[in-house]
Amino acid sequence: MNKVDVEFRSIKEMCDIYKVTPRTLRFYEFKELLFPIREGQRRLFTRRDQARLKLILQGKRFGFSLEEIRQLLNLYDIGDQQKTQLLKTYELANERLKVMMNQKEELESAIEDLKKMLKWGQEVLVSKGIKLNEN
Amino acid sequence: MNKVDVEFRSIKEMCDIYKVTPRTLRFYEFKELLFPIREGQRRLFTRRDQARLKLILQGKRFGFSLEEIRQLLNLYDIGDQQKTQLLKTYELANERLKVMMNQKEELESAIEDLKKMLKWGQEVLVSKGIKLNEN
DNA sequence: GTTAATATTGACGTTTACGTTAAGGTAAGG
DNA sequence: CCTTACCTTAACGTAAACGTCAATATTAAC
Repeated sequence: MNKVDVEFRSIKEMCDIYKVTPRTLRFYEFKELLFPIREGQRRLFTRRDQARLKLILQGKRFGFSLEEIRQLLNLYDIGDQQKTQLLKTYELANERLKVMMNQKEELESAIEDLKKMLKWGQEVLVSKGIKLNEN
Repeated sequence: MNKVDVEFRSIKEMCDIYKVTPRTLRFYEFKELLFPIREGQRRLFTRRDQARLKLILQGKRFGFSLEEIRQLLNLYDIGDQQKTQLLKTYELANERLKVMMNQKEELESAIEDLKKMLKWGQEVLVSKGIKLNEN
């Protein structure tokens, strides 16, 4: 029972496929990240919207804010953009990478510190005759 | 011109030493993380407060919420606690470690993905005859 | 023809960790 | 006495990314 690859999708289908809530999709539309067309009142999400949504979710993994994502989306959208704009997009992503690598280092050192504390806490607990579960 | 190791510190000294704002210290007091005594109206932060503040800042590095930190602080504070409570503290920290390690993995994979995208974007830019700065 | 499912807009609520005035008290130096 | 520096409480403001109603409409199924 796989979802077929059709031109338009209802909000519900989108939610099922991409594991988001209706509110989220409406919010993204409001924020001009998505541009579903209308069939009467109802929203119909195009393939373009789906591609954009995928990129939005990826962007969130990278820790971009929605506003940053909105800027980045222009990269895939316009295709024939001013060089400056294109370049700025690239640089934005590049800076984000640096931030992420710093975060990674900080996280790693925090992990090490926490491990030490746990080791110490473990000894305290054992010295008090408390048994810990295996993890 | 080093700060000496005295019994009490004013809010300003605390701010200078630990690089926080007065608002932050008052907020922590309000949240019952710190318990400065009073000299008239003014706050005086004890050594105990300073020790606690250090742990708070460490805790933030680990990504604990202030509420979680408040719970953890009891570990160092009471010293002679019920075993269950002590154990729960340990387990809380242990779970946090797991979360952090997951975060690290997710972050690493996100970094790899972003690197790939950048590589691709770089080629696109080069193919359009755009020069990039060295990073 | 009525119920049930799904949709819509609108608008206020949530969370965390403080920031930011406002309005003034207190103490030291000159 | 006056300024300056530092302190206080009180209380509203902020950010992001939605959650959670309410009130209503459309559509499909029975």
